Amino acid sequence: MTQLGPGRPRLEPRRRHGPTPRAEILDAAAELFTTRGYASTSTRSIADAVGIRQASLYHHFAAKDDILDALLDETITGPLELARRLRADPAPPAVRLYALARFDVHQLCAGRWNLGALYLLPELRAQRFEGFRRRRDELRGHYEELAAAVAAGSAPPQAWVLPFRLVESVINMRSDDGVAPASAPRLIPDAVLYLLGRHDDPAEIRAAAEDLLARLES
Amino acid sequence: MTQLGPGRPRLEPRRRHGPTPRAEILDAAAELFTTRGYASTSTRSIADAVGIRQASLYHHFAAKDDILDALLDETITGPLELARRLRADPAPPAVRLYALARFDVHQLCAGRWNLGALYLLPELRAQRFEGFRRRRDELRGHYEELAAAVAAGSAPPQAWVLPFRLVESVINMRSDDGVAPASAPRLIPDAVLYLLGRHDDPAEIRAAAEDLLARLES
DNA sequence: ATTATCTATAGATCTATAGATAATGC
DNA sequence: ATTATCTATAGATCTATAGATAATGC
Repeated sequence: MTQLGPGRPRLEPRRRHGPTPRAEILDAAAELFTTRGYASTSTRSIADAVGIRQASLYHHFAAKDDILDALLDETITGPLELARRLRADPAPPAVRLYALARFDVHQLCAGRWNLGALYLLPELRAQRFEGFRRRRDELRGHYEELAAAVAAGSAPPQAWVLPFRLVESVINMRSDDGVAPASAPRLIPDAVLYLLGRHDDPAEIRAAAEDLLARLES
Repeated sequence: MTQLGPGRPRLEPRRRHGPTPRAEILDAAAELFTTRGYASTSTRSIADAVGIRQASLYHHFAAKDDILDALLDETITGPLELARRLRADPAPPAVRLYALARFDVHQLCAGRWNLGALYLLPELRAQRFEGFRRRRDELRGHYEELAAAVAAGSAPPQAWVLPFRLVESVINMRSDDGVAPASAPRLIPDAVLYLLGRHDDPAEIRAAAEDLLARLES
C-alpha cells in the first residue's frame, strides 16, 4: 500500500495527510475536539478518522491528555514567541501592538480548524494544563503592557484590557459563522488602535507593523 | 429530616439550596459544567453534588441533554426578551444599545456560575441544541442592528459586529480571572459606544439607559 | 393517589495495557 | 534491531430504565 517507512502496514488507507502519523493524529483530533468537544471525542473516533486502530494511538501519545496538550502548545507558541521579541523591540508601542494583534488574528483565522475554541474548555482548569494556562497568561500580559503604553487620554478607562479580548473574539466569530471572517485581520487590529484612542488613519501604523513582522520572522 | 413535601426522604442532607429539587440540580450542574465541562461531568457527579442518587435525576430531567438545555434557556431568555422590546422602543439607538449591553454584561457577571462559558461548548453544534443556537443568533442580530444605527462616520468599517463580541468578552474575563471583573458593567458598554465613534462623555446616555431599563422591566 | 426518592442493573461505552506481527534498515 | 502497526481485553466507567419504597395529601 502506501508504505512510507518501517512498521506493520495499516489496514486502512491514509485519510489525513501529514508528514508523520503524529501529525495525522493531531489533525484529526483538532477537527474532532473543535467540532464535537474534547471529552465527547473518544480515542476510538480519533483513530477512525486517521485510519488506524484505537490502540495504535498510544504508540504516539501516552494519553488522550497529551494530544490536547500538543495542540494547545502548537497554537500558543507562535504568538508568545512574537510577543517576547516585540517586548525588546525599539518600534513604537502602537506598531508593536498592531503587529502582535495582526499576527495572532491571522493565525487564529488561517488554521484549518478553529483551535482557539480549545482555549475555553473547562477541562483546561485541571492541573494537567497548568503549563498551557501560564503561557497564555503571559501572552495576555504582553498585550496589556503594550496596550497600556498605547492608550491615549480619550480612551475609556481600563481600555487596555480589551485588545486581547478583541483578538480572542475572532474565535467566537469563526465558531458562529462557520468560517473565519475575511475582514478580521484588518478589522480587529484597526479596532484595537481605535479603542485605545488612536483615531487617525491606521494605514501608516499598519505598514510599519507589516515591516516589523517581516523583519522579526526572518 | 428536612422533609418539605411528598416523596420518599433523601438519604443525604440537602447540599444545594433551591426552591425545588429541579433548581438544586440546575445549580449543581451549572457549577460542574462550567468548571469541569459538560461531557466530563457525569450524571453521577451531579447527583452527588445535590445529595441524591444518580437515578433520581431522571425523575426531573429525561436526559442529561435536557439539563444543559434548561441552563442555556435560562441565560438567553432575559437578554433576548429585552432586545425584542428595545427593538420597538422610541429611545435613541445609542441609549437602547447601551441598555442592552449593560443588562447583558450584568447578567453574565452576576450569576453564581459563569454560564456564558457554556455558549462555546462544541457540543452545542449538535442538532439537539438548534433551538438555543437560533435564539442566540437572534440576539446577535439585535446587537448588530442597533450597533449599525449607532455607528458614526469615524468608526472603523464593520465595527458594528464588535459590540456583541465585547459583551461576550466578559465571559472570558471571568473565566481567566476566576471572578467577574467588577468594572465590566460600566467598562464594556462605555467601550461599545466609544468603538462606534461616540467619544463624548457617556454619562448622559448611561443615565438614559438606566431609566429605560427601569421602565422596561416594570 | 401522587410524588420523590431509593436499589439494582443492563448494555454500551471508554481508556489504556499486553503482547503479537509485518514492515524497514543495518 | 527497530518501528508502527495489529488483536484482544481488563477494568472502570457512564446513561438510562425497571420497579420498590416511604413520604404527603385528599
